[in-house]
Amino acid sequence: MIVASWNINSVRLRLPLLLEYLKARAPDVLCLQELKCTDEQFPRGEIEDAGYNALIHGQKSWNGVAILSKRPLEETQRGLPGVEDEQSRYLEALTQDETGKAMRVASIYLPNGNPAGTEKTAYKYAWMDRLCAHARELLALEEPLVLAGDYNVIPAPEDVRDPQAWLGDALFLPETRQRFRALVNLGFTDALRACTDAGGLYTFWDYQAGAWQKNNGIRIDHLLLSPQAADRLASVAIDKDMRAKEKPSDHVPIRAQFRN
DNA sequence: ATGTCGCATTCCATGCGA
Repeated sequence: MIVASWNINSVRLRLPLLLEYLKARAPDVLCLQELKCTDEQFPRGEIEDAGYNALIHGQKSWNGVAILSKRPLEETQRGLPGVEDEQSRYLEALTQDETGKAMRVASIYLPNGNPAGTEKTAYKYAWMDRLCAHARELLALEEPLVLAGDYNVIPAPEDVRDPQAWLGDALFLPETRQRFRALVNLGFTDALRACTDAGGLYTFWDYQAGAWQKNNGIRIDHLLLSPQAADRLASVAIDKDMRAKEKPSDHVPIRAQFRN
């Protein structure tokens, strides 16, 4: 079974690329972030014609997350539990692998938090704390689970081409990284790091300043696995080729393969 | 080198968020 995650930066603008990706990689599940559209504006028909069910938590203009699956989706959570969040950043569902075994997936668009030291940073930290609390509950279920998404967190210096340049950024601040570690330390496995220690593996390159041409990237899109999912992990890939396409997203998909 | 996008609107120019 393949579970992938992609911050698509406008699903309407990126629809041709999305359909190309679904055909090329045929993920069983694809978690999307930054839809930048409402549920009504989501191109559901085209996605269904491509062979996918779609669960959508949209929002006008900004944010928005979705889960696509080849098999039925049963929504288990829309928005993190607790405080009502006007920003659409969390969606969770139960689906199945090709043999019918249950797999729980969440599509996460964690707040950016910049500029550092503002109320946006405070919102990011509070959101991470809420995610951590919910993730703890999910782990207690002891089932295969993938928390997939754009975490807006650079976990370590080897995950950024130029660490010095990001020292004061909300994606790389010690408080941000500490919270990410706290989440992982509940018992999750960072899927990519289970497969390699190599640095220079990035999922985002800014549109500005020729970042892609200079490979000035960061690793901020992550697949966190429960023990029951980690035990089945076979491989992880970053679909870097998607950044070289016409009209690319600034993020590329990350994709994990699981054994049955 | 803050050098780009995508969205929205008091709408074809500008502000916001990333």
